Order: sequence, then C-alpha cells, then structure tokens
Amino acid sequence: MAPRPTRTPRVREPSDPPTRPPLTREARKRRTREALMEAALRLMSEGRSFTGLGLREVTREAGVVPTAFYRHFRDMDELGLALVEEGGTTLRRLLRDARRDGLPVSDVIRNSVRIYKSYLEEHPRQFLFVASERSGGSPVIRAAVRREVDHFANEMAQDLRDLRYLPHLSMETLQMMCGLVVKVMLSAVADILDVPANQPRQEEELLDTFVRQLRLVFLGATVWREDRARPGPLSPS
Amino acid sequence: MAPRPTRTPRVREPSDPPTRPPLTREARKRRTREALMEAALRLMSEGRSFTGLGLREVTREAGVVPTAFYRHFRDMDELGLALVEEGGTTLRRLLRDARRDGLPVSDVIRNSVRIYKSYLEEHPRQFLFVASERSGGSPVIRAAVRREVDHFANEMAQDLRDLRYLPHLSMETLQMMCGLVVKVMLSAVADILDVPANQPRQEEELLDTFVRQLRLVFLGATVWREDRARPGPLSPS
DNA sequence: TGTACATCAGTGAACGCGCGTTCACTGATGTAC
DNA sequence: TGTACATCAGTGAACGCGCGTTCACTGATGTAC
Repeated sequence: MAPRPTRTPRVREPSDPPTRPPLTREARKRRTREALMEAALRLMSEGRSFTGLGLREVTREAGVVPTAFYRHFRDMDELGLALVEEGGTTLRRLLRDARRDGLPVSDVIRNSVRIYKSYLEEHPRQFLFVASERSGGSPVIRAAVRREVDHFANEMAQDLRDLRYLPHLSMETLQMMCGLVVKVMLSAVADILDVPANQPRQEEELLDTFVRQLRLVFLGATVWREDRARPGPLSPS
Repeated sequence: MAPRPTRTPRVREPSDPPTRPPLTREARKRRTREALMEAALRLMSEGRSFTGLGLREVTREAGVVPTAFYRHFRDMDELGLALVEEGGTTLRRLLRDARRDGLPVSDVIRNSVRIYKSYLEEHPRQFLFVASERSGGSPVIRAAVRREVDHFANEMAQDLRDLRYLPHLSMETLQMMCGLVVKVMLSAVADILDVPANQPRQEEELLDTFVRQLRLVFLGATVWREDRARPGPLSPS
C-alpha cells in the first residue's frame, strides 16, 4: 500500500524548518523575513499595487501563518520600507558595477541602457516596486522612495564628475541632469515590464525610444552653458 | 417646543434631492456620479492610492448609500476608467488653451511651466490620479492611462509641428521628445504636490529644477541631427 | 390641466467573507552548568 | 559530553469589523391619456 516513505507533505515549500535541521535559528528567521518580502514583490508583479496588498495575503503567499508576520514587521508599512531600502541597495549596486566596468565612451548611452535593462530583467519586481510606489503608495513609503531615488541620482552625478565626463557642467547641473535621467529610467520601468512577453518588436521600439530620449538629454548637456541667463539657442534655428 | 419648521437634517450635503425640487432626474443622476468621482479623488488627495480605495468608502465620502454606487458604475475599475478619461480631457484642454494663447517664443519653457503649474493647482487631484496610476494601479487602468498620456504627447508634437517650432526635427523625433517632456511633467506632479504648503522655498527650488530639466531637453532638441548614426558630440569636449 | 401608471435613483437590511490583531501555545534551537 | 532551563519563531483559535454584493422597497420624477 505504501511502498515509499510517504513524507508528510507540508503546505508550502519556503522556509521548511523541520526538514532541514542544520539551519541556525537566526538564519531561519532571516529566511522567513526574505520570504515575506519576496512574497509581496511576487504579488505586485501580478499587477497589484503594494498599497492594495494585505497582511494575510502576503503571509499566505510566503507559506506562513498570519501571526508570524509580527515577528518580522510591525505592519505592512514597515515591510514596504524594507523593500524600499532593498531596492535602493539594488540600484546602487547597479551603479557600482557600471562604474567598475567603466563606461565605454563610444556609445555610452546604448551601453548604459543595455546594462540597465539586464538589471531590470534580473530584479524586475524591485524596480517595479520603486517605480510604482514613487508616486503611488502611502506617504511614508513615497517619501522613503523619493529619498532613495535622490540619493541615487546624486551618486550618479558624483560618478560623472569623477570620470570628468561633462567637465563644463557644475555639480548642481550634473545633479539636475542625473535627476532627469533617473526620472526617465523609472518611467521606463513599468513601460518595459508591461510589454507582453511575446512582443519583442514592441519592446524593441520602446527601448529605442528610451535610448533616443536619453540621447536627447545628454546631447542637451553637451551644449549646456552654465551662464544661462541666456540659456542658449532656444528659438527655432 | 418646536418653534421652527425643524427640517429633518439629512446626513450629508451633496446631491440633496428633496430640498432642491427643480432638478431634473437626469441632472441629479449626473450630479451623484460626479460626487462619486469627486469623492474618490478627494480620498486620493489624502495620500491614498486609488487601488486602495473601497466602494463603501467612496460612497460614504460622497454621502450616498453603498448600493447607489451600482446605478453609476459596475465596479471600482469602471469608476477608475471614468477618472482616466476625465483626466485626459483636462490634459487636452490644458494644451488647447496654451495653443490659443500662443507660445511666447522668448521664454517658452518657463511660461509653459507657469501655465502647467496653474493647471496643476486647479486640478491637483486629477493630475495626481493620472501620475500615480500610470505605473501603479490595476492593469486595465494603467493601460488606459498610458493610452491617454501617449495621445496627449502626440497632440503636443502635432502642435509643435504646426507652429513650426523645431522644423529640423522629424515628426517621429518630435513625438519622442514630447513623450519625454510628458514623462518629466508627470514625474513632477507628485513631487510638487507633496511639498508641504508652508514651504514656498522648497517648492521654488523644485520648480526651478523642473524648468532646467525641460530646458535641457529643448536644448538637446535644437542641436539634434536627424541623421544620427553619429548622434552628435557625445564624448567630453 | 388632471389623473393614473411607469420608471428608476437612491434606501436599508441582510449575507457571507477575509481582514488585522490578540492571545496562549508548542517545540526546536540556544545557553549555562 | 549531558542535562536542565530559557528563548523565541512560528502556530492556531478566536475576536470584532468593514468589505462587496443581493434584494425588495420607496417615493419623487417622467409619461400617456
């Protein structure tokens, strides 16, 4: 009747404590915490907004009882803030890697976009979270996202400065420009991720527009003059 | 005991049918519908996201019984779509007015921003809705917003073409540029509206950055060359 | 103009359901000796 | 190494509550004659 050991099947796979004994208590706690965060992102990637998620929903997706949530976060807002922080770290790692690889001066923008897109595909949910809660979520989360995004833009500006990339621009102008670039990047997130998987043509067009928009910005930067009481040739040529 | 007529006090003010007899049935239906939409926007302007709003919540805010909702919308999504449409109309009216007034060529951008800001302050909730549901809400609403925003960008491009504003650019490039401008505009919405009312200084800085970012874009457009296999001087000068 | 009937926007009671949160608990991991 | 106790991540029952939706209704507005 029962030729196999017939393991009692547990409800869900994540954080399965009883079957993997050699895990330290602390490690398993961390693991469950990550499962909760991952569950929230997974639910969001199905088109939901973070604000619309429920505590029970998240714990269910994480394969854990609702009350276990409180061992990790006071409430959903605190989970959201943890996600913001994680997203910020991801963004900053993106920048650090790009810095390490060095920017190929020849076609900087298309290369950057290529890198950016690969990151996007690697962590789509984190990006989607940052992009959508930037102007969507609860005030406290929105503020945290804004802080993280500003921080990122400023680091990018500092990088360009260090690379002597647009040396005729003041630091202030570089920051302004990087803020713009980040805005465009984040606007592109949802656009790109929303393209149906079987529409490579549409995705390509979107990316091409994205590249050209960044090109426009960088092109503007090359001819920007700091003493812009007269901001340059703005009337039609 | 009862010296005055003692009108039975109704629960809430909007759409008060019994006290204003000369209203046609159709007119009052429209009025309630608008009250529902207005209620949703009002709740959102308190920092909530549309997706997080509930049907009962909205009807409560509108001063109407929950079941009355179904006389106007099948569900919350349908209300959301109505809001998208209204927002699109507002955006397009903005454009039409600007067109009628004519663009002063001297300081186009600062003037446009001024106009834009006044619209923003006139209809803050509609803008906030469009901006936040653009990458936040339910898929169906998100798609509708995207369609509306694209439509707006294309109209703007056609306007620039008609005005012969950047005659050296192809229509395609104009559309790309207007798409960028709209992205920046919408990113600015939440930023501007989130500034605490008693911080004129901070708001001014934000607007200034906004203006300079648009200037950068337009500046790029003036030197853009259509045959951009070589996209212009991108390496450091 | 007056009357009799139809329409239908809004009402109010009721439903089943999932929510967030509390509480006492269990049992594996960690610690002291 | 072995034992006795403490810790604490996760459990499961229970709670009160607001949700979306149904239903039969009311009564003012609209229509036909």
